Amino acid sequence: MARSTLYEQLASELRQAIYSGELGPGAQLPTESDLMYTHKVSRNTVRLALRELETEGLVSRAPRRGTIVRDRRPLRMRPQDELAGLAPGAPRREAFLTAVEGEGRRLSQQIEVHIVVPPEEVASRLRLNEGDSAMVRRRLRLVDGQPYNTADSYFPLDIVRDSAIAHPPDIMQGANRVLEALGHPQKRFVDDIWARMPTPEESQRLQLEPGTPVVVFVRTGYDPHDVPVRVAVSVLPADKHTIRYELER
Amino acid sequence: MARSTLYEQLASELRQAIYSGELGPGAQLPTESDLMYTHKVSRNTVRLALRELETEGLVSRAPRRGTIVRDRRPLRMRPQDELAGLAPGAPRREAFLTAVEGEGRRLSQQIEVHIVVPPEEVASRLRLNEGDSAMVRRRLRLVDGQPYNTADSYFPLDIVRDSAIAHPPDIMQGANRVLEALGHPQKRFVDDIWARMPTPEESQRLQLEPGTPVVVFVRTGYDPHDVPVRVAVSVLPADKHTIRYELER
DNA sequence: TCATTGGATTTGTACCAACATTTGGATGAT
DNA sequence: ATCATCCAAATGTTGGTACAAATCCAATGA
Repeated sequence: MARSTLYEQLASELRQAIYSGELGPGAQLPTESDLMYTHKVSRNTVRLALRELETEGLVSRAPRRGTIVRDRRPLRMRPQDELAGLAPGAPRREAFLTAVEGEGRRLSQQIEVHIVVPPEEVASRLRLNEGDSAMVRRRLRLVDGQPYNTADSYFPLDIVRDSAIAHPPDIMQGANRVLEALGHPQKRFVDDIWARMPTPEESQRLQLEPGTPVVVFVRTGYDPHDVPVRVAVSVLPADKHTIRYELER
Repeated sequence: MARSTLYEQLASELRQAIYSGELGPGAQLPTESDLMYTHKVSRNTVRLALRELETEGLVSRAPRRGTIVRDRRPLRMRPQDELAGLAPGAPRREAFLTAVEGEGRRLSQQIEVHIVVPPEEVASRLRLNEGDSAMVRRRLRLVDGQPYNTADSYFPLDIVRDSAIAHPPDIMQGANRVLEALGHPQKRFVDDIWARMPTPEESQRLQLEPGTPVVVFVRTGYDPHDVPVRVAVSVLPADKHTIRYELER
């Protein structure tokens, strides 16, 4: 158990207690003062150890409340469900909605529509030239009033300009339908998935605790002529999401 | 720009310089002493700021070398390629290998085969009872001698016992072929993907820098009777990997 | 020429002290 | 009973000091 430095030893000890289940989700860790006393180290050393656990996402700290073991029950996302939803006449139900409501939790969305110069990541996927604008539908999804994830869909201006701008509500409900009506049904998806630590803006918007990475999910939709017509960028707090794909041969 | 605390202000300022490209990958940040002097703050405050950037994965620190902006060029993983490889007569090339070698990088693997009681996560996917053992093939993959990711495949003992244990080399090369030969070809895959911060063991094994999350990729393979015959758990350092799926309707 | 040594620089660890901020819970008034 | 107020407890921030550890680089010596 003994590691090199004092604070690593202390962190290791506490971590063990958490992984072993001795300290379950929600359990209180000793206060900083207690740990100073019981381990005969300075407060700085205690805080170094606790910070390590915090950045690992194991514990959460707050004044007066103390340090507690974090809990996490992730929600499962099924990116393939959207494909089924594209079939003509399929229910318009969104995958995210059904997944959440099954657990009897209350959900809501905040939607904004803007015209912006998209980040390079998106621009290249939409095959836009440097500096070209696109329409973006920004969504912040909330579960029980708490921010859950974000989903920003970008559309090339020359495709959606006339219709959707004139009728924002159209694009706000069922972007896929609108694309279809415009003669650009999505026939193919390319999904890219990676993870990173959140930017401070994301931390703030999604109310992330320290030590929570985000999974970035980028879906590019192509029409029958293989022209990219939509890029959806979702930022998913890693402690609340898993993604599932099913493959058959 | 001004945020609440001193160290956040400093972190924010440096972060800005990085995101704006003013400090590109590999660029040196000022030393702690310089920052103390130029910003008129204590070393503690400087270190808090730098640590924040480090846990965000933006910079890397080392004695004497100083603090430098990190670079990352992720490799793309294509989980669907394994499906194609399962077709009879398909090339035995592993997706990971082709992806890496295309860039002229040298790669190697370290493989061990053990019989263990798998973690609950794996056990439930293999429908094992509490405490049941399984065979595991542990792989650590290296690129240019540097650890790149891990891939541990678990197999139910009652399926692989007789063959593979007697002939470890079999299972070490082309586990899929062996399963097929045993009458358990994989007909269906279920892939689960999530992310989290690494455990200290993983940090050590994969030589991760602070602020690097890992993506966990779990593939469960089912035979024609829908019996799970293999669970592959990959741990992918997030700064080095992206995952791509392609869907067609 | 080449290996070794040693100093200087830079980050890492550990300690102490003081005050700020947040908030759970008790207390008291309505 | 309910609500507002206040106190105390806990973490958060910032200042300081001292020494350790790593490592680049130049000086030294075989």
